[in-house]
Amino acid sequence: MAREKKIDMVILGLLSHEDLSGYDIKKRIDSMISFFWKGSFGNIYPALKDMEEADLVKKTGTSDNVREKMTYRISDKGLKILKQWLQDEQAANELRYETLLKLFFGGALDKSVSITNIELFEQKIKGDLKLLKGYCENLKEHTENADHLYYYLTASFGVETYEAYLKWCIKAKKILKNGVI
Amino acid sequence: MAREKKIDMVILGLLSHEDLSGYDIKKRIDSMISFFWKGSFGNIYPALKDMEEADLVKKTGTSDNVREKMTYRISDKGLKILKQWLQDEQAANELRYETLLKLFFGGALDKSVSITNIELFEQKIKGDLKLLKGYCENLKEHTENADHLYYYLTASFGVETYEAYLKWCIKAKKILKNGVI
DNA sequence: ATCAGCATGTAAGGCGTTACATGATTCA
DNA sequence: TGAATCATGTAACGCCTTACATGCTGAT
Repeated sequence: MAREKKIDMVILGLLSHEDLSGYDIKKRIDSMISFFWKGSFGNIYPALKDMEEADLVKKTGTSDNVREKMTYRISDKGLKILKQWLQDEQAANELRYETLLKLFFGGALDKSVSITNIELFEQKIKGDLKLLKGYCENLKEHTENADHLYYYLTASFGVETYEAYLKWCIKAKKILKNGVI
Repeated sequence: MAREKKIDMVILGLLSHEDLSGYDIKKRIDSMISFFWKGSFGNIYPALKDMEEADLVKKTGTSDNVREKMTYRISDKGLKILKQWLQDEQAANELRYETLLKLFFGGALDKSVSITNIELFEQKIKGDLKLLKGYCENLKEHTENADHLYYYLTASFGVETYEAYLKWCIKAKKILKNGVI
C-alpha cells in the first residue's frame, strides 16, 4: 500500500460527504479545515486528475453539457482507500511556528523585538479564535447531521489550543518585561 | 531581500550562540527546537555549503588538521541577515495535524476508530509533555545564561499547549462516547 | 571483532506553493 | 463596462525527507 498523499485523503474525505468540483473542494478546505490542513488549486486539480485515472473518483455532470461545473464522486475503491487511511495508526502531527523560532533566538536583539513578535502572534490568534468560536456555535445548533459532531470536535480543538496560546502570550510578555522567569 | 530559507535562519541562530559542526547543529535542533521546527542532514549540510559561498558563515578548525570536526562560525554578514529576519514581522505559523484530519472525516467509520486515534495522539503527547517539562525545570535552574530565558519561553509554550491538548482529548472522547456535544 | 554512534555528504523523489494563463458570469 | 468572482488548469520552483554511501572511533 503506497504511502498516500495527504491531499488525496482530504479530497476523498470531502467527497465521501457529497459530490464536489475542484473549486468547491478548495472552498470547503478554506472554510472548515484550513486551520489544521491546507490545500491549493495547484495540488487539488492534479490530485483529482490522478485519482480519476486510478479510479478513486469519477466525473459526474458535464455529460456534454457545457457550462456546467465538473463535479467528482467518490468510487467504492476510493471509499475503501479512505477507510484504510482512517484506520491506519500512523499520523503525522506537525507544528511549524516561525514565531517560536524567532523567540528562541530572541537574545540576539533587544527584548522589545521579541515582545513585538509575540504581540503580532497574539493579534492573529485572537482573530482566528473569534472565527473558530462562531463556527463552533453554528455546529452546536445543527446536530441533525451526524458528521457535525466530528466537525465540532476539530473546531473545539482549535478553540482550546488558541485559548492556551493567548494565556501563554500574556505570561511570556510578562516574563520578558521582568527579565526573570 | 530574497525570501530567506528557514533552515538557514535556524542554523544562523544556533551559530550566533556558538561555533558548531553540521552534526552538532542537527543534535541541537533535535533536542531543543524540533517540537516547533525540524531539520535533517539532507537540508543542513547543503545549507551550510550555500551559506559559506554567500559568506554568511565560515569554516573554523580543520586547518589541514585532519580528524577534527568541521565547525562553522557566523560572519558579520550572517549576523546581519539573522537580525533582519528576527525583526521581519512576517511569520509562517502552521499546524498540520493528521490526527485532526482523520477525526474530521471520522463519520465514515465507527466512532471507536476515532476514539482509538485520539488515544494514540494522547499517548504521544503525554510522552512529549514529560520531556518538555523536564527541559523547563533544567532551564529554570540555569538563569546565568541570558539566552535560557528565551529557550524557557518556547518550552513553556509547548507545555501549556500540550496540557490543553490533553484536556481536549478527555473531552473529545467523552463527547464521542455519549454521541452528543 | 563487531556494533553503536560520530561525521559528512549526495541523489531522487515527494509534495507543496506561487504565479501565470484563460475565459465565463454576475453585479454594480 | 468594468471589476469581482467563478472555474479550471499548468509550469516553475522551493524545500524537505528518505535512503543511500562512506569511513572513523570507542566501547563491550
